[in-house]
Amino acid sequence: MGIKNYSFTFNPNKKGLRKILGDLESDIMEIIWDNGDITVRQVFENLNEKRNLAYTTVMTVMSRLADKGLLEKVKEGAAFVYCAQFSREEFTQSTLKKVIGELLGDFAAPVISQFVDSVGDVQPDKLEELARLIEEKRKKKNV
Amino acid sequence: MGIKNYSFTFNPNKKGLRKILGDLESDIMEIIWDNGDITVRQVFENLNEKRNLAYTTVMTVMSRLADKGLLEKVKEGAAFVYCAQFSREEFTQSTLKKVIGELLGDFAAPVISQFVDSVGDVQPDKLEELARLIEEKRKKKNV
DNA sequence: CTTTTTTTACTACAGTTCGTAGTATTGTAG
DNA sequence: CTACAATACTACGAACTGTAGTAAAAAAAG
Repeated sequence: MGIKNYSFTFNPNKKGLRKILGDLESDIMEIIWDNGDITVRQVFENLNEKRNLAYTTVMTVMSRLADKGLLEKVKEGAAFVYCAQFSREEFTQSTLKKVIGELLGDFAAPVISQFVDSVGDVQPDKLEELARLIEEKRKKKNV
Repeated sequence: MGIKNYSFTFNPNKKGLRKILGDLESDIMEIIWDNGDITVRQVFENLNEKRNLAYTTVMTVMSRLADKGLLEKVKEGAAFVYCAQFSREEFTQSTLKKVIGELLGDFAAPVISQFVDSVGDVQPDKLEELARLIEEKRKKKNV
C-alpha cells in the first residue's frame, strides 16, 4: 500500500518536485512538509501571501493529494487536518527508486553508460563517490 | 532543431518506448524503425494485421509524430512518405540523456546512491562494468 | 474528360490529469 | 436559531492521446 501504489508521471522539463507533481500540488506539499499537519485554511492563507486562489481551489487539490495517498485527512473539530503520509525524503527516494529501477529494467546498458557520462559531465566531483559506493555494493553482493 | 527540443513526459508504469510515447505512437514508431520510410497506407496495413483501426486514425497519429519532430513528411507522388528523424538508438539515447541529466541536476546525491543500489539489486552482474566505465571516465576527466 | 478511388486536411470527441472555482449542504459557534 | 466556516459535489478549460468522420483535393481508371 501507500507510496508503492502511487502512480505518477515524470516530467523532465520541470524543476525538482514539479517533475513529479503538478505546480500547485508541489507548492502545497512543500508547505505541508515545511509546516507539518495543517488545515486547508492554513494552506490557503500561506499560499495567498503570494498568489490569489479560491479557498475551494486549495481544498480540491488537497483532496486530490489525499486521493493519491500523499496526504491523509483526519477530522478534527470543524475541519480536516491533512497529514503527509511520507516525508519529502521518503517521497523523493521512493520516486527515484521507481524511476531508476524502471529505467534499468528497460534500458540497462544505455542507462548505465549514459549515467556515467552524465555524472562525469554534470558532477565530475561525484565520480569518486560513485566509485566508492560501487565498491561497497560489490563487497556486499560479492561480485 | 530536432530531438533536443522534443518535450516529453516519462511514464514509469509503461514498458520500454511506451514510457515516452503513447501506445499507438509507439507501435507506429516501431513499425517505421523496422521498415524504414513508409506511407500511412503501409503502416495502416501493418497495424491492421492485429488490430482494427481506421485509416484516418493512423494518419492522425503519424501527423502528430511529424508535428513533434519525430517524423518528417515528404510528398512523393500521391501520398506522403514519412521518414524517422532519429534512429531508435538515437531516440532512446537522447531521451535517457535528458532524463538522467535532469535527475542528476535536481537530485544529485540521492540519485547516485539509488542508482548504485538499483544496479546492484536489479543487475548485479553490471556492477563490474559500471566500475570500469567510471574508471575510464575519471581518467578522461582527471578526477 | 469524367467517374471512382485514394489521400489529405480539418474537425471532433472521449478519457485523463491538473488548475481553477462555483454552489449547495452540512456543521460549528455564538 | 442564525450566521459563518468547512465540506461535498460539480464543472470547465487546457494539454495530450486514441479514435474516427467528413469534406476536399489529387490521382487513377475508363
